[in-house]
Amino acid sequence: MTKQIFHVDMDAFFASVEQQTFPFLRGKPVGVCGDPESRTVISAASYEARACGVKTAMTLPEARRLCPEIILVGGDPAKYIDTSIRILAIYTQFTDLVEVFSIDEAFLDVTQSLHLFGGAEAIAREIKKQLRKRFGLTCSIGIAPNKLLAKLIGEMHKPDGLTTIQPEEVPALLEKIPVEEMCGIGPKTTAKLNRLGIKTCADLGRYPEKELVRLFGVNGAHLHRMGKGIDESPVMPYLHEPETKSMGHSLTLDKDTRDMAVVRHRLLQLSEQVGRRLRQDRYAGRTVSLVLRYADFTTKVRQRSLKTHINDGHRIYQIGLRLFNELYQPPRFVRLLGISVSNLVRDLKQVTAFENQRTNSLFQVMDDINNRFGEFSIARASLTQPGPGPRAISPSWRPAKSSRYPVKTSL
DNA sequence: TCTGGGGTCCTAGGACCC
DNA sequence: TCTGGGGTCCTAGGACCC
Repeated sequence: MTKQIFHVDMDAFFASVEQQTFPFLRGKPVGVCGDPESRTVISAASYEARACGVKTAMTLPEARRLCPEIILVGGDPAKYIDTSIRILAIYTQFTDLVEVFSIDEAFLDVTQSLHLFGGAEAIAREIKKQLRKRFGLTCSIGIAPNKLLAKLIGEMHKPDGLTTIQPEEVPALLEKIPVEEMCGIGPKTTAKLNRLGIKTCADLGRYPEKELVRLFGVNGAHLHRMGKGIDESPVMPYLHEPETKSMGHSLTLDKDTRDMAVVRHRLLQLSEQVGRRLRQDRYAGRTVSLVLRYADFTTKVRQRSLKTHINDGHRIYQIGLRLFNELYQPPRFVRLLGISVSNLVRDLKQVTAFENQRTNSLFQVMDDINNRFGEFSIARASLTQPGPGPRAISPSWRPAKSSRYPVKTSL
């Protein structure tokens, strides 16, 4: 039996949520970004801003140049997460098979509930109606026999679209669609395919599978199926989310620097944030990775695996700093620093059994305070005292807003 | 003030063990 | 001392997603 899969994509999600929260933003060009005072980019642009050419991932100067009247709003992740969860509750009225693809996208398998609600399009219209009524938000929905095609077709009519494709229409569609429109085919793969004379999805489907495997490895077989519009992957219910594999934070500095005091300070902040998030979700990890991006944008990663699992920000920092020192080539200017922890295990009982009991209860108290009053309300003295860096950390300091929450952010 | 921040998965080569 | 082969773990780098 042919499945009926939805891809639901909220239109300009962050920007639309801000326009609903603050009515004076409605009908105006709005760009949601990180802290507008820092080096950041547009993470969502309202349709009014898009009309001037403003796009996701654009720098603020570029956005201002294209759209001088743009209103820049610092993003509020907690608000988007909250909205996203309430939107999820709407989807689950129609099926249990809801896969959360990102903060503003979901797949729904409605095959088993079609007869209850009068068909796929009736369900789609009802979802749209409820989203508009309860949140003032619009979305674009693609309906197809699988996830790959649902996402592809949903993206063809935006905003506020509703597009269905029947199995018999698929071959004709694939003839028209360039390979880069498929989710999973990025710029590098597109260029490589184009060099082989493969422009459309149908070209890809006709290309010998053996050749694709030779050229692309395991991904070759996957590409071949994509070219034929085949996707057997099931909608994975959100309650069965796979375990987190890594957690990290990174930060582009306000200014490129070679001041080691600034580097250490930022590294300690990032490490403490990572440690706190690990503890919050009861994780600990035994591999620490340091990311170093120089002013010329070359990026290096160095990682080290340990014998034990850790989630103490200061331990993470010590290892991260050692990695930095091994990696850093002194005269160069540093643009970005990142710290992440992987090789995670859940449930700290075993992990912290060897650690000092008092240290653990201290963490508990500090985490509670920070959860209640905001990040870095309480922290190690070296983080709360004004340092030699250009930006002293005060008790009211807030980190880049988008980094406080364990979300796959933005568009 | 050219190029954010959070992730996942894959590949390739080396160390080490049996 | 004519140098096989499998498996695991580790690191570095790259492609892709929102």
